[in-house]
Amino acid sequence: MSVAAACAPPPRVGMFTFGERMAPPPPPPPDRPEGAESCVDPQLWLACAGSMCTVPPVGAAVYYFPQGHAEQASAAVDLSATRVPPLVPCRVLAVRFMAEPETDDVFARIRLVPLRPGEPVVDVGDADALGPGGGDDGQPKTASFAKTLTQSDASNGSGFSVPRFCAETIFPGLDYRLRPPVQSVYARDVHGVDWTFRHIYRGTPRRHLLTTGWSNFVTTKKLLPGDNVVFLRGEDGGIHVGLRRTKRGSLSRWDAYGKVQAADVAAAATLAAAGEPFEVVYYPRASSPGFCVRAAAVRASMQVQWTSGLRFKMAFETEDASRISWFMGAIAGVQPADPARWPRSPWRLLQVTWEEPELLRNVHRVSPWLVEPVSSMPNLHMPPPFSAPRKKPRIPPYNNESILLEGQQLFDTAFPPNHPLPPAPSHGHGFTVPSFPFPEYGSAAAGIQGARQAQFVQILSDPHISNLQRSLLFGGGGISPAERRAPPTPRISTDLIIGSALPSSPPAGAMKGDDVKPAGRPGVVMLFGRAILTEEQMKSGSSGVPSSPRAINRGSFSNTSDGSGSDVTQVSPTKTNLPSWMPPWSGDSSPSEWGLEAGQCKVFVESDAVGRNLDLSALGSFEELYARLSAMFRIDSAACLGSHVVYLTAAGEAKHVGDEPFSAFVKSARRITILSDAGSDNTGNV
Amino acid sequence: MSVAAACAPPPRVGMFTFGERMAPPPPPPPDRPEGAESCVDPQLWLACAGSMCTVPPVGAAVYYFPQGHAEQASAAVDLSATRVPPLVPCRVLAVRFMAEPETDDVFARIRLVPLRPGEPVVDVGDADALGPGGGDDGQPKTASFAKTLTQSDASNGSGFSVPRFCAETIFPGLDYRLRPPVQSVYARDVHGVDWTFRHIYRGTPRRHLLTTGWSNFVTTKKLLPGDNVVFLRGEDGGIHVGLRRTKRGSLSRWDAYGKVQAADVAAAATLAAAGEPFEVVYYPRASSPGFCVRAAAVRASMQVQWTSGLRFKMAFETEDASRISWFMGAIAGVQPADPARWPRSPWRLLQVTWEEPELLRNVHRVSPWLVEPVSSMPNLHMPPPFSAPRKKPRIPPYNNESILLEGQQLFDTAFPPNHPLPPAPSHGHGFTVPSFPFPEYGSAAAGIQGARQAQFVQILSDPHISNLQRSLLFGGGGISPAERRAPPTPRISTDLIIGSALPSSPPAGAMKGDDVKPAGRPGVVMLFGRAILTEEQMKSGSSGVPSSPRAINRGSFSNTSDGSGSDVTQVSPTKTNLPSWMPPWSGDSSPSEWGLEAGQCKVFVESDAVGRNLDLSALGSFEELYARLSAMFRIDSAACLGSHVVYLTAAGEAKHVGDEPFSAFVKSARRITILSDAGSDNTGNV
DNA sequence: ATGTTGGCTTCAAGCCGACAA
DNA sequence: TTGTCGGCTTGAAGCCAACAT
Repeated sequence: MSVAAACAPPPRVGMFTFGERMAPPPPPPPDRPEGAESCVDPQLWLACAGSMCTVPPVGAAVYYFPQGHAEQASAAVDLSATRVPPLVPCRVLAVRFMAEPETDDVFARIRLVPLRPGEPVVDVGDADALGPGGGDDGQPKTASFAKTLTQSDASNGSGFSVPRFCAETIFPGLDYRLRPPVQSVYARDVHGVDWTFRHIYRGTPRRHLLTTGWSNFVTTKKLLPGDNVVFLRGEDGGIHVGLRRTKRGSLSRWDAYGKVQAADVAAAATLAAAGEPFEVVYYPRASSPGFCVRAAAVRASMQVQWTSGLRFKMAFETEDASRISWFMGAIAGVQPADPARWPRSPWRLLQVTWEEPELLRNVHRVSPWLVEPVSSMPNLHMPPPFSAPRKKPRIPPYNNESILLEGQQLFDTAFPPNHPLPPAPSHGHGFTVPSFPFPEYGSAAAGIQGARQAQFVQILSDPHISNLQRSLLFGGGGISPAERRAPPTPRISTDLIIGSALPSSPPAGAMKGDDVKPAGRPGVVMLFGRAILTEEQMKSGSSGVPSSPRAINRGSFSNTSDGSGSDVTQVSPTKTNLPSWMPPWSGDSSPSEWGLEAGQCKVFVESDAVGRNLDLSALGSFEELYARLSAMFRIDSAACLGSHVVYLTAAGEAKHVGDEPFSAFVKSARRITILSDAGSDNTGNV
Repeated sequence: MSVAAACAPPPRVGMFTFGERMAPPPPPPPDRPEGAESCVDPQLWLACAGSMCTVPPVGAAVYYFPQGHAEQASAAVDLSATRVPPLVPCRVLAVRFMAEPETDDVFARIRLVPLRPGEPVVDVGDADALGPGGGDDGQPKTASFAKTLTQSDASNGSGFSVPRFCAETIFPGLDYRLRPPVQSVYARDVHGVDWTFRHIYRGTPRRHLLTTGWSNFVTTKKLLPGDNVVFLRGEDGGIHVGLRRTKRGSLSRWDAYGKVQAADVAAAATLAAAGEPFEVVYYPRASSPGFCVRAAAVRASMQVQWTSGLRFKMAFETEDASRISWFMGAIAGVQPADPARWPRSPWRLLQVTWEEPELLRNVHRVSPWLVEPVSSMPNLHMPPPFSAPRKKPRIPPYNNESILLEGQQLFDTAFPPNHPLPPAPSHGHGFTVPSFPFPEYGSAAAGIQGARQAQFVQILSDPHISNLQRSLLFGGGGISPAERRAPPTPRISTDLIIGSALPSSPPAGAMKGDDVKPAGRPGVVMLFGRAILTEEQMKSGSSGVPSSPRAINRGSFSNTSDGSGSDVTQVSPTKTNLPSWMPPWSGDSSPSEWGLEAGQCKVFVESDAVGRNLDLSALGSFEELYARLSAMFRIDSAACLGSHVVYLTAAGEAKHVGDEPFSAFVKSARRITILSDAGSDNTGNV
């Protein structure tokens, strides 16, 4: 974590709190009144499925793609006998969240019924509540944290090094008056089995550790370095623990276990073709994208005039499955993937070339709803030098977003009924988009909106990003336009939902930057920089997209976070929120209690525990502030500093420099934190 | 093990050798050229199945009893729809010896084809070679030993106390010159997995132990006290290890795992009725008798005029499955077990009452081929006092045996063809034997011979003998008459076969008395006392059946061995044999190398490592010898000594005192060993 | 002859601060 | 802040002779 990275796009932090801080030691069995039958806690399931995964909710209208279903099967599937169309409009009847008994791998059983001819392909019921957890109140009091196990974590006889953020936001509050501070943490796995860990805060410097009980967990779950462990605080305050294993190279036993069988695919396709209800098993972490795609997303994506040469971006999961990388590419052709069998299928319709072909060597064809057209824009500056293979993306222009809003309106309110299944008359196909049986609604950009139906993909490509996960975010971009339209209430606009299937729930996750800080490795970028913009901040014109030109990324366009711990949280904003980079005890004391008066301010560098005092009243402008800070901490690029400075006001509000005039800033600022890393979007706690 | 037991029936020892004494440390994978496809080593399979189990060989004619098959199913089976006859004559097409992966429980897959109407129900091919191991030469070079695990054996952190006999006859020869004597023993389980044990000879008094590796074996196999471990020396000299678990009271998971399903029974019965080939799974240790019974046995047993009041005996397995108990009973009725469904089925045709009803409370009906009529005879004397609930049986009169011989001839050579399947016309049933579709060949006693088709049964009855195994021995008695007819070659007549399905193989096993000695608990009885009689000895008139009247058994009629270790071996005699009680290195040096001349002799007491010299030429008779030895070693019961003195001649032969005249004895004897324990027949290593 | 006990040895699991990145 | 290392503690596994049966 070089300080040179300080010029990364300055992520801004919203406010939020967590549920009850103290959970009862042995969490009661969670009985959720969810509509969907669920064997695994839905929140935990989602956390394990990965940051991008969503599952269509009950009542949703989706298109079922037998082609995609077949891709999940272990063996080749011949569906020619089923006479199933390339896509079947269906209604989601039920979703069950399951987990493999042996590996804890999550999967879903999705029960579908083909829509009758003439039946409108639109969602019914509370389809916005994306399956699990997304309550009506949009206040899922859950927060989760994923960590990739280090060698130390996974080695025998050792403990688990708990990232501070995880300890402070996920685990029950620890009584630091104890010497040493220690408690038992009870975590329930996907099978409902409770595990007990000794959580202790010790060492020099102090750190959180899981000791007793951890080794047993590691051996029982057969965890290896590189596997991910997900800790989640449920709505009830109970701790849940899930796993995301890395692909075992040769251990086919793990891969093949319980996987989808070719016969299952054929049976599903046959039933689908016959209009009968059927059930599919969906492994969200398989190396193929989802094959039950929300109808709106598909339809919208097909409105785009996909043409050769069109540039686009596509979201992928980072190696630890908790963040997102955007990769840029261009359409190389528009041609059905299997012209002989399904000449009119949109599945993997697009042939693509990547700007980073080496990392996506195996990805030649993608489905339209997974990508988002972009217009060429000047690259955004990514101040920190990225370590070797890490790249960062271009960002779509803002005007795209307004288009998205339109699309949203179109689909949400004005989408007209239906279109029967039977495909349109055959026609030639080539680099022009075949006329699929979708009405011509919405604009081209509507495809992006439609892509809110996140579909998750995993790719094995370059070993450097061997476990890169690709998937699609809600709005197709880091910021959901729909969310941006959120009512202008005091509620902080938390536009981005990462790892949540709950569009109505204002997430935070990535922006809880406290934990997202890059520990040594550079990484987090635009996505997060933009994610933490508040409406207020946007209105104030403060540069959510920093313009300081630097580090053009050597022509690369993807970004990935560092592989270390990261949070994937959903936290409901409230008026009393504190940013995550506040010290843990700050929730109990207001900035005024720090004993600092107006004009007096304490300055911290994110990576340093020691603060220094600064008299703001001696300064006359933000430029002077930057110069002063630059001198205080020997930061050479003062120009980049602005976007890295966040502060707490006396009222407890978290703000970015530039959110208010300098005069107001001087009066209100009590605590300044200089974010030390570019990838880091927020961080800056003591 | 009181010395008082020293007057137990003095078993005499024949000569025999073992295969190679030293097996190559890592035994090569045993590839047997057996006819039957076998997944588990057939010898090991039989050893695990229990001392009484046999499986019909390929080519054998058997009767398949759907009723009995249904008894093996976990759930009730309704076969009324199959219209299968009560018994179906079949030919054995194939036998596969299998083992449950999880529990090592053995079972067999027996493939059968119903005989065509008119086809003679007789064995074809080498049906005498009872399935596995029984080679044409009748020389299975295998020996096995079963031990019931003690608490110490099964407790964690402890080792396995190896009975001396097992160590000396099964395990590779141990070099006692090492200090301490120690070696690695490699044993292959039913799945072909090799296990390594440290075999050490230490402690005071010295004893054989398995230490390192044993604990791992116990935990991996989930062994509990009471379970049986079977060690077997294969023909190739490799050591094999198998398990016989005791019934787990409530652990249904073990019982139900992989058991026969009702549907399987129905399917088999349907195919059988249709005359199609079918396969059955047979669990030899299930609580029901075999349902594929050799045709000759069934036919013969039906020649008996079963009438109410007829007294009979029936063989059961002892608790450790290695020995046999005979229980006496009387026919209470002759009536089909299920008159409604199978009015003419001989399955469990006999209603019986037992002379020890408390021990066989659950056994009310038996099939005719499992029992053997007896006439009342005076009890034979069982010298050692039996511990509380143990009983001993009456022994059938000898004249029975000659009858058996006749039966043997009848069935082996003169049995005429066939009788079609369709049952005879219906008729009343009651206490008279229904006329089953069997020709009237052979005498009444032929039923006993037919019972050479051992069928194994396990009964849960009184907790005191909760795991009592019932089954039937070859000749229906402790001594197989067929064996007694063995050619009067130098080959020692080893009449009894225990735990062997190989009638043509000259066994030894039980008579290796070395191990069979009652360790603290009294036990070994007539069965063994008689078993070790050689033809020669019988002719010489030495008391194979001791007549000292003692302990009349309190009016009971069953005998059981003590529950401790026991052997179930088959050892091929050769002219160069050494008795098992020879010191392990004695095979490498001839008695002449001991440097002793005629008349000079070294005397050992079995339990003592130090020998003393004795000048035999100073003695004039065996009586004097006994007196002298009695004085030398302070043995008070000189009268009993004779049967405890064995010796090695200068030619390397092992003999019992009395085998040759005293004058010859004086000249040839070079090394005398006094067996120190009553039950102990040989032993006497340094 | 061998089952059982308790002592002792040995070894690894696992807890810890130090240190470094 | 947290990954890794080596030292130390602790407890269990397991080896053993003594003793009992």
